[in-house]
Amino acid sequence: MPAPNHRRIPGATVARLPVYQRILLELVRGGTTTVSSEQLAEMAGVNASKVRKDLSFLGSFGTRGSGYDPEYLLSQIDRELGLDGDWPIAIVGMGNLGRALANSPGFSSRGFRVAGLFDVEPSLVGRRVRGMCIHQLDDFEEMASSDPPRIGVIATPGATAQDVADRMVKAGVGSVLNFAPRVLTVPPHVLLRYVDLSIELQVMSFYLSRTDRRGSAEVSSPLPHVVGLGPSAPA
Amino acid sequence: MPAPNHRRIPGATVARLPVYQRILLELVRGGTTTVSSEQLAEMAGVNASKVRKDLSFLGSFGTRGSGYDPEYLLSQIDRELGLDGDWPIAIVGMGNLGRALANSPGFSSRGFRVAGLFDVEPSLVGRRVRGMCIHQLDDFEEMASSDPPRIGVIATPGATAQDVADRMVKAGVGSVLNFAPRVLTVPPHVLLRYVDLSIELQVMSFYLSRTDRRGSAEVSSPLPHVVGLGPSAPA
DNA sequence: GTTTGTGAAGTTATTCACAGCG
DNA sequence: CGCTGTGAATAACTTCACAAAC
Repeated sequence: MPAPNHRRIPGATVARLPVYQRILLELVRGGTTTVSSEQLAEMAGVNASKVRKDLSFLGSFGTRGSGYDPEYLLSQIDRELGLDGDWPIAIVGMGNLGRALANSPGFSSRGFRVAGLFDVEPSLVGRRVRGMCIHQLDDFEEMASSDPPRIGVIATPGATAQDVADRMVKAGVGSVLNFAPRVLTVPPHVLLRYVDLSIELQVMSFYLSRTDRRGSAEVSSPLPHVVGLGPSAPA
Repeated sequence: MPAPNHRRIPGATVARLPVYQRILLELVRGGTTTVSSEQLAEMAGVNASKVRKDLSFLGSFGTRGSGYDPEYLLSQIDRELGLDGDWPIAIVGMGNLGRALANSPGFSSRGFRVAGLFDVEPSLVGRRVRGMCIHQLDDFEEMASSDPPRIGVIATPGATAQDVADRMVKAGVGSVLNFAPRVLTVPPHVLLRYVDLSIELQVMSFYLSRTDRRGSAEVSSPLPHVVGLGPSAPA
C-alpha cells in the first residue's frame, strides 16, 4: 500500500518549522551547501535529535555522513507549510503596528500577499503603504467579496478588535490573526490565533525574577529561541 | 517542613498565565466579582480542567461552589509573574514596529517601563514617542550604565539585529526580546526570546491548507486562542 | 446543588542510543 | 568514520473523574 497522503505532524514540530525555514533561508543566501542537524540545532537553540526528529516527519531528506542540503530542505518545508499556494491577507488597523505588518517581508513573500488595508481613521484612508492604498473600513465587505482574503489580520486598539473580528467572520474570512491586546471570541469553525506583543515580556519577567532570586551566579538556561504556539493541533 | 519557597510551575502554564491575566483584567474592569473555571476556560479557549490545574500551581485561590475572585486572582498571577517589580526596557529600532511597541500599553504597565528608545537613523533621533526622546544608538552604552535596562527589545530590520544584540549583551543586558525577522545567537547566560510577526501566519497556513484539502465541510478545530512559547523552562 | 483542587490515567513531546547508510 | 533516521525510554503536559468544601 502507498504511504498515507499526508502524515500526521505534531503541533510542536509545526511550530518549529518556520524557525528552521528562517535559518535555512539565511544559509542559502550565504551560499552554504550542506548543514548538519547539529549545526541547525545550535542556530535554532534546540538539540540535534529534535531537529532530526522534526525533519523526519517531512520525509528523509538528509544524506547520512554529510547532512542536509539547505535549499532542498527549505523547499520541502515550504511545501509542507502550504507556502506554495496563494494567501491573500487583509489587515485592519493601520496604526504603527498595522504599517509594520504591511511592510514586513514575511507578509509579502512565500505565498503571502497583502490584499487589502483598512482603517476607520479618515486621516489614514487614502494614504499609501507599500504602494497599497488604505481603504475605509466600511468598504471591507465589498472588497472581501471580490478578492476574499484567506487570513484577516487585526491590528487595531483592543477596544475595537472584537467588532472587527465579528465583521471579518460575517464577511466569510475563515481565519483570524489577532495582534490587538485583547482576547477575542469567534465561532468554533474559525481558526483564531492571538499574538500579544507584550506577553513574551511577561514570560521573560517570570523567568528573570526567579533566576535573580537564586543569585545571579546561577544563570543557566537552555531554551534560547522559542517561538509561537502551545499545544495540540486542529483535528 | 515548610512549603518550598517557590513551587515549580510548568512552562506551559507560565505561557498561559498572561492570557488569564488579560481576561481577568477585562473582568475586573467590567465589575465582575466572581468567575468560574468554566467561564475562564471558555474565554481563554482552553478547557476547564486546564484552567483549574494551572491556577492550582499558584495556590488555592478559588472558593468551592462559587469560583474565583477576579481581582484577587489577578494579583496572585501578577505576583507570580514577577510583575510587582520594576522592569526597565530599552527599545532599539524606532520604525513602525518600535513605535508600536513603545506605545503599546503592555510595555508601560504592570511593572514594565520604557527606559530608553534608540535608533541609528538621524531623522528619527530627537523625535518623541510617548513623551520620550529617541536617542542615537551610539549613546546606548552610556545610558545603559546609568539606568540599566533589564530587558533589551530589538525592533530593527533583520540585517542589523545581530549587531544590536551583541551590543546589548556587551553592555550587560541580561535578556533580549527579538522582534526582528532573524534568528539570533547570544551567549548561553542571556535569556533570549524571538517573536516573529509572520511565523503565526505560516502556522495558520499549515492548518488551513490541510483543512481545505479535506473539504471545507469539515471545519472542526478546537484550539481557538493560542499564544506564545513552546516547551520547557530554564533550569 | 455547585465548583474547586488533585491524584490517576491518558496523550503528546523530548531525549537517548544505536543500527544503517554514505 | 560521520551523520541521519528511528524505535524505545523518559519526561512533560492534558484530561478525566471524583472527593472535599462551600
